[in-house]
Amino acid sequence: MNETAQHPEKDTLSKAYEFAEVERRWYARWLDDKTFSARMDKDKPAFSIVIPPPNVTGVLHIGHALNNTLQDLLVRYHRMKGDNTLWVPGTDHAGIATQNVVERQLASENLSRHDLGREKFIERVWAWREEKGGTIINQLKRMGASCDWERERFTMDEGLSRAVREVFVRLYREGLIYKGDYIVNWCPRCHTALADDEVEHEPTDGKLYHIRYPYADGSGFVVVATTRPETMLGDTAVAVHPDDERYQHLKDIGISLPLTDRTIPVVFDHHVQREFGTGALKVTPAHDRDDYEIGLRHDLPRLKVIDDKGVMNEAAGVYAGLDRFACRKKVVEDLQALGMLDRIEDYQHAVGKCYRCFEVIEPTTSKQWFVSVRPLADKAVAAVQEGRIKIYPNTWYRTFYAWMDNIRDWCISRQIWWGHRIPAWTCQGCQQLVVEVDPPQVCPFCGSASLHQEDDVLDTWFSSALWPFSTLGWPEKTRELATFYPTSVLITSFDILFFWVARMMMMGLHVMDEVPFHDVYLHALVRDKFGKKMSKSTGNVIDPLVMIQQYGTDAFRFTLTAFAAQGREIRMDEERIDGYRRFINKLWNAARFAQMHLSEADPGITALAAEPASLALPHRWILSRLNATINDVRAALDGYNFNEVASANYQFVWHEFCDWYLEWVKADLFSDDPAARDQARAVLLTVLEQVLKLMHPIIPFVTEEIWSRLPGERGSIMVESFPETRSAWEDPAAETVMNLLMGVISGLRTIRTEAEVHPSAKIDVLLLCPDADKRALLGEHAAALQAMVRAGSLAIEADGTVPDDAGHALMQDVELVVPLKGLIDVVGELEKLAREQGKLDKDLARILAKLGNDQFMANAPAAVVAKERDKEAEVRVRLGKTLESVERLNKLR
RNA sequence: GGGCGAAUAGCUCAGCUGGGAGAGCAUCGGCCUUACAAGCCGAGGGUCACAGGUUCGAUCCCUGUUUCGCCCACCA
Repeated sequence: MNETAQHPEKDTLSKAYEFAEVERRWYARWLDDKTFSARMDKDKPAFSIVIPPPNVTGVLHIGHALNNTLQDLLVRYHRMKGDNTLWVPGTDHAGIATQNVVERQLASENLSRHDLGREKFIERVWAWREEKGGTIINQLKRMGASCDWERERFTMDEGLSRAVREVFVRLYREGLIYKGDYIVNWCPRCHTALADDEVEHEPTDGKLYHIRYPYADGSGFVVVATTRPETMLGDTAVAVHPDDERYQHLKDIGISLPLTDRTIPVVFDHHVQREFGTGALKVTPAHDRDDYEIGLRHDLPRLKVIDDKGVMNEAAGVYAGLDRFACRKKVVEDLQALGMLDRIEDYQHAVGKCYRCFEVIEPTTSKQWFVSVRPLADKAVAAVQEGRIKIYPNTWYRTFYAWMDNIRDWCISRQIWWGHRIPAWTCQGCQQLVVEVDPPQVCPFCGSASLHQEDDVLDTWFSSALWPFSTLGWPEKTRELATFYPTSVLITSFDILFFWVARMMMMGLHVMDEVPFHDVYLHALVRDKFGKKMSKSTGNVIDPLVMIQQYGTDAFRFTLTAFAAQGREIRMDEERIDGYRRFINKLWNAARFAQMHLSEADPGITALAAEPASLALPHRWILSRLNATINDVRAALDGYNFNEVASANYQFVWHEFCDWYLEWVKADLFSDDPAARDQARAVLLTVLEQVLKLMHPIIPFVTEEIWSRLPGERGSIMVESFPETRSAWEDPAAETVMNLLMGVISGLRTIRTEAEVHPSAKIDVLLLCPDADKRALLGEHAAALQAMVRAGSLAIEADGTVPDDAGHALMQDVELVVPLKGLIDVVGELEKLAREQGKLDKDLARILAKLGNDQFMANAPAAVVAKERDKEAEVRVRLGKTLESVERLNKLR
């Protein structure tokens, strides 16, 4: 019976790694086996991450891909370490974005949300969510994300909605939420306030109108400039800079506002830029954000002259009823008629437009709900200052503090329908405001049953600010909360540090009285290889799903990991993905090679590697290098140096394990000596097992697939323990010896190549070395040396003469001599030697200058001085040998 | 205007507390050597943006300059 029949899964590995089938098969298996499910063992440390919830309308982009790869990397690492590991997935209801999607759908049916009414509309959004909301979740699965999917949450879930209401009511009762007038970005067409990031600023050609504002006493006038003359009807002051000498005389003078019968004051405010225009600024607190601030500082009245539809109201006097742009025209004409229009100039400026309908935004005051963030922000700042929350990379601390210092109250109300409706009711009887977690049946003040709930919903960020504890079941006192809160680390993109991260800190510290996470890792934005932002219009978008299809998920994940260096923007280059695909393939083939030499019969063979002292040199060497790699990888993971995780693995697997170790032990594997064979097989399997585990967090699929095909009874690699360093493996002596041998081999190969010796031709090698110990060592490994350089003969001597027509090189104190009758490129060699000599001369001069410098000798550490002395000796020897070679070659000319 | 970051091989990037710089890709040369041509072996290639300073010693620390990128504010 052949092995294939016995182990149907363990048939010979195909020559190239077929990722598509492997990925599909293993992900399904992981789900079936519930390997992603969190455990809550009492005696284990906890590691938890809550996913930055993507918008439910979202489609996986490369930022998500990076973000989730890094999270999965850490989650898989900690799971293998045996921690109670939880990664909570979920999506965000994304108020405006989602409402938009459904409104567009309605529009195609010639319906508006008003046609449906609030209740029906919301039903429709939920229906949309049921049907289409899972897109991004499925895409995350294709990335290999090992989230605990049974705990998937949605910010509009019943439980999370309750958390939102609880927090709202609590903050309201503490006086930290209030309702007040504020200036907002108002879209007169959509009839809602917009968040700042929902306003698109577009450079627009406009006019700058210079208007004369006469003094009330008739003694003169001041000229102010504006792009929106209609707003002058709502002016309640003129502002100048306090230090502006031109306007000191205006201190006690009133301004007679043209087109109205009002007299307004002049105020002095640092905000005014003296250089702009005339240095005098008209102040319209009800229709301009800055003016609003100035108004607050000087206690100015707010006179609203434009209504919610963009039409002038009765406060605009004779202009009432005019559309704001019609009014602008009329105001300009009237001013002109009065001789008050100084001049008009063309002016390009940024006009804020609604990102949905492109209507020009009208800043206006309206009743909105706010969070008083100062006391909350102070807690967050304190937590960061005290190191209870650490931020990686640390360059963000300054930015964080600066932003928190200047933080303004947070407007949390939105005039849309999709979201958490504000849990506040106005009693139609007594007009009192009732704020409750659950809808009140009657007014607690007057007993009236007629209560009207606020129409506004909460800013989406309000619910996401609660995400770290609302997803764990708060306000219930759950086991999850006790086990996993605070979460371990938050991994997110830096652009939502303030929108989201800071607010989670504030809410977590205030509501839970505990940080929401211990660490914050902020990764960069992924750009194209030229550093440009990826955008559909530029056409430089790299679609993760296409990359997965083309190169495989593992290669893509490895690339993202390799690019994730701290504190730098990421320039994604598709060629790199292809490079890492080759790496995956390399690993695959190394495993194939191993499999050829391993059998089902002896899975316990790896025990040999546990006692490395008795093993031959290459085995001790690779185990020592493995040990160093384990150490490096763990340190890099613990310090969030993801790129180093990737490079340490890459370097070890390809260049040490494959290039040197596998080549070196081929002789042993094919040897007749069973002891040599067993050693090689034991270490080969050991190292392979370790690197698979080491890399599983980055490249879960290929490692799992190879793992399953290795000999012995094997469960999922996901539940194997992550590699740990072992002092028995550490072997600096073996590394030193191997470094010498590898140097000798490389040197001999170079000689071969430069003399254009055909790779299959054998050479004769003479090694000259004065050191008897080294000669012994070289002799010990003569067979390997001969095999690695294809030498027909190998002689090792203490001293000897170098034939004139020999290739020659020096490795430490070993002279490499390869007689090559007539094959030496004399001229080329001489040129090379001349370059070499020049370099050595320079080096020697520099070293001698250093050693001759009293200051250096007095101040430099002894180790550095000793190193320079060693260098001097080495350079002198090499120089001597170089000159000998030149002499030799000159005879051949 | 304020802040942050970057500048290292042709390209994309490492280089973590100062002791004469590395990788991958690309280039050039040679190889189908019993895991892998998606591979192997070798080679070439850098005044570490510029100018000062600190230091025995600077890619690294400090100051300034230039170029590029980002963030915040503002553009009445």
